Amino acid sequence: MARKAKRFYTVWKGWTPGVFDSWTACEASIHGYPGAIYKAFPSRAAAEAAYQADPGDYIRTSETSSRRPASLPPPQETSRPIVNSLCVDAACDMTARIMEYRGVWHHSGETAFAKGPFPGATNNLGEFLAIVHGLAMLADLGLDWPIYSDSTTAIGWVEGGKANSAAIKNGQTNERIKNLVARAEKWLATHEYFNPILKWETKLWGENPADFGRK
RNA sequence: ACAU
DNA sequence: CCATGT
Ligand SMILES: [Mn+2]
Ligand SMILES: [Mn+2]
Repeated sequence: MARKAKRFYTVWKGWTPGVFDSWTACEASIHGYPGAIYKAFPSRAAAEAAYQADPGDYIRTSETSSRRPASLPPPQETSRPIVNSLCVDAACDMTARIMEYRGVWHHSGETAFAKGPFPGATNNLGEFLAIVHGLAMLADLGLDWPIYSDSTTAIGWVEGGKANSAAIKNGQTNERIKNLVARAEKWLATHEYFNPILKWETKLWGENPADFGRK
């Protein structure tokens, strides 16, 4: 059998646009990016030439395929999680308001960090602190790997640089938690990061490796 | 409704 | 069933 031909990948729109020499590298560049535009080519030269040109010259259009309204994002490639990633999760007993959080390396299953228990917190504050802790750890290690969280709330808070917690507004927390959240927000305000923050697709993949298994 |  | 959030 002829070995599978090597292909090169042009990413016009993604986390890190450019030409990649493997599907693994291409996937890391576009996985989870809304509206990513990319295509495979049989040679590096063809891929480089395409990168300099208009993706519209290469991507299928209504002439060759059915047309989806441009207002709708295309379906995301979420068939499986990226292996080189850091998964984070939090657990919170919302009757006692005791929270903890941790990070687990998806490639090895090893614990990257584990913090808590912290009284006076919420699930969402834990999910938020977990992501920011993970970003800081990846920055420290010089890794641009993606972070997975199952919390759309916390992902939104991190992307906005602020934990919009009702519990904090209503004074249902304590100084330690407020300090941790303030420190996390300050880290976000003072650091640039390139790690994609991706949704762990629990419905498709099962529980996040960092999950506490208490539900 | 969706995600925890 | 309870709670945290968009
Ligand atoms: Mn979670
Ligand atoms: Mn969990």
